[in-house]
Amino acid sequence: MMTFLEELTWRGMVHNITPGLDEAMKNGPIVGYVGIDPTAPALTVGNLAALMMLIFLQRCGHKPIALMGGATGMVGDPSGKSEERQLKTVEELQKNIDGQKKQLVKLLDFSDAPNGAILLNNYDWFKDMPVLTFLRDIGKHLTVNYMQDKDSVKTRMETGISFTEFSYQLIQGYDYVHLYQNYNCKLQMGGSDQWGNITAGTELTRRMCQGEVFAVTCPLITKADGTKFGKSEQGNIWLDPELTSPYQFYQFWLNTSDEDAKKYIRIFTFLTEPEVLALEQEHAEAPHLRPLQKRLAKEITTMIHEEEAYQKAVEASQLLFGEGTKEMLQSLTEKHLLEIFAGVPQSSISKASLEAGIDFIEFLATETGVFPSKADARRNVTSNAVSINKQKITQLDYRVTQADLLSNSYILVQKGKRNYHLVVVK
RNA sequence: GGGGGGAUACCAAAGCGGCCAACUGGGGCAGACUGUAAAUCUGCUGGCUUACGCCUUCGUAGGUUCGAAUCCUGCUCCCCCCA
Repeated sequence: MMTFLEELTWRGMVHNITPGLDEAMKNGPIVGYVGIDPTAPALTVGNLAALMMLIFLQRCGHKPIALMGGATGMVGDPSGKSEERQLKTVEELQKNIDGQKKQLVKLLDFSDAPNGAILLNNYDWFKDMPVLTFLRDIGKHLTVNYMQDKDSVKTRMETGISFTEFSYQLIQGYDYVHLYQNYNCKLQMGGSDQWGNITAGTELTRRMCQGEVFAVTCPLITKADGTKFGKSEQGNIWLDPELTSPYQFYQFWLNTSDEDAKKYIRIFTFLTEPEVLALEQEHAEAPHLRPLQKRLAKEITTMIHEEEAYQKAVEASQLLFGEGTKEMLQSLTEKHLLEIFAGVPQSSISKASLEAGIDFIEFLATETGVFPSKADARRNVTSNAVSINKQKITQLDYRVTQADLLSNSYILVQKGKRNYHLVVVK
C-alpha cells in the first residue's frame, strides 16, 4: 500500500511541503488537520481539494482533524484579499459552521476507530482567552518583521491592513500549537494560498513548545480555459444538495474539459493509478464518449451525495440531453419530475383555461412568459426551436390542451436544447 | 471664464429631410454540425398582426415641414481644447 505522501504525489496534490515530514510519517500513524473557513453557509467544491487531503490521510491510516474556524472566521484571513473583509456576525458564523458540518460528517469516518476523525472549532479555545494571554504568551513569539514578510500582509501594506487581519496568522498559528499540545497533531494541510498561515503555525509551535510539526499544501485547482474553478453561471457549486441539486452537481463534473478531467480524476476520486491510466487510454480511443468525465462525475457525485442521487442525475441527464421522449417524461413520478426540474423557471396557468385549449402562441408568450412577446414566440416556433414535453412543435396553430399534461399538472416547455420551462397547471 | 464636439436599440458605431424599425460589428437567442465541448456555418434580435399593414422608438421639451433620428430653439447630461 502506498504511503500518504506517495498518494498525494502521484495525484499531483503536492505544491509545497516542509522537510522531514516523510521521515516523521514512517514511525506510524500521525494526526493531521485542515482548517475550514466558515465564510459560506455550506462547503463548496472549492473546499474539496483540502478535504480530499484529509480523506486520503484517513485512508492511509492516519487520524484527521477537521477544524472549523469559528474564531479565525471572526478575524478574517487576509490571504488573497485585496481589501479588508466584511466581518461576519457570530450568529452568521455559527449558522455557516452548522451548515458545513452536515457535509463534513459524510466525507470522513468519525467513528471511535483509532484513526476516527475529530471535529473541532477553534472558537472553543479562543472565546475565553484573555487579551493579555494572547499578547504575552502567543504574540511574544513571533516578530512583526516575520509576520510582515508573509505575502498576505506584504501585498496589503500599500492599501492598508487592519491590526485585526494582521493578527490573523497568530490566531491560526496558535490553532496548530493547541492541536499539537492536546492532540499531538503534527501535520497541517491546505491550499497553496494557506502556506503563509500554515508555516506561521509550524514556526509558533517550534518556538512555543519546541515541537517539530509539518505542512503540506496542494496546488490551486485551476481550469484549462482560465476561468475560476468551482463556479457555474448560477454561482457556487455547493456540496449541500439543498443549494446545488445532485443533478446540477453531476452536470458540473460531466462538463469538465478533457484536460481538466485528467487532473480532477486524480485529485477528487479514489481511483488507483492503474485505473486512472486505463481510463485515460479508453478516453483517448473514444473521446466522444467522454469516459473520463462520466467516471469523474460518478465518483464524486456518489461520494458527496448518495448512489441513488447519482442514478437520478444520470437519468435526468439522459432525459434532458439524450434520447428523452414524452414516454420517459410520463413515466416519471411527480416527485422525481420536480427534482429534475428544480431550479428551472416556472410559471402557472389555470386548469380551467386549459380545458378549452389555449392557442400555442398565446400560451408561450402571454400565458407563461416563456417568450417575451408573441412575435418572438412565433419566430422561435418557426425556426424549430420549441418543444412541448420533448416533442418539437412547429405548427403555429397548435392548441395546448389537457392531453399535454404530465402527472396531471405539468407541462414541460423547451426553448432550444438547453432552456427548460415548467408550466404548473393549477 | 472662453472655444469646440457629442448624446442613436443590450454595448460599440453608421445614418444627417422622405427608399429608416434604422448599415455594420460585438453580445444574446435559435438552427445545422458536434461530445451536453471548442471552432465553423445559417437565421433571428422594438411591439401588434398569417400577411398587406399599423403602432411606439434615435437624451429631453417644444418648433419648422405634406413629411424629421436627420433642420431650428430651450433644457439636461457627457467629452475635448484654451485660460
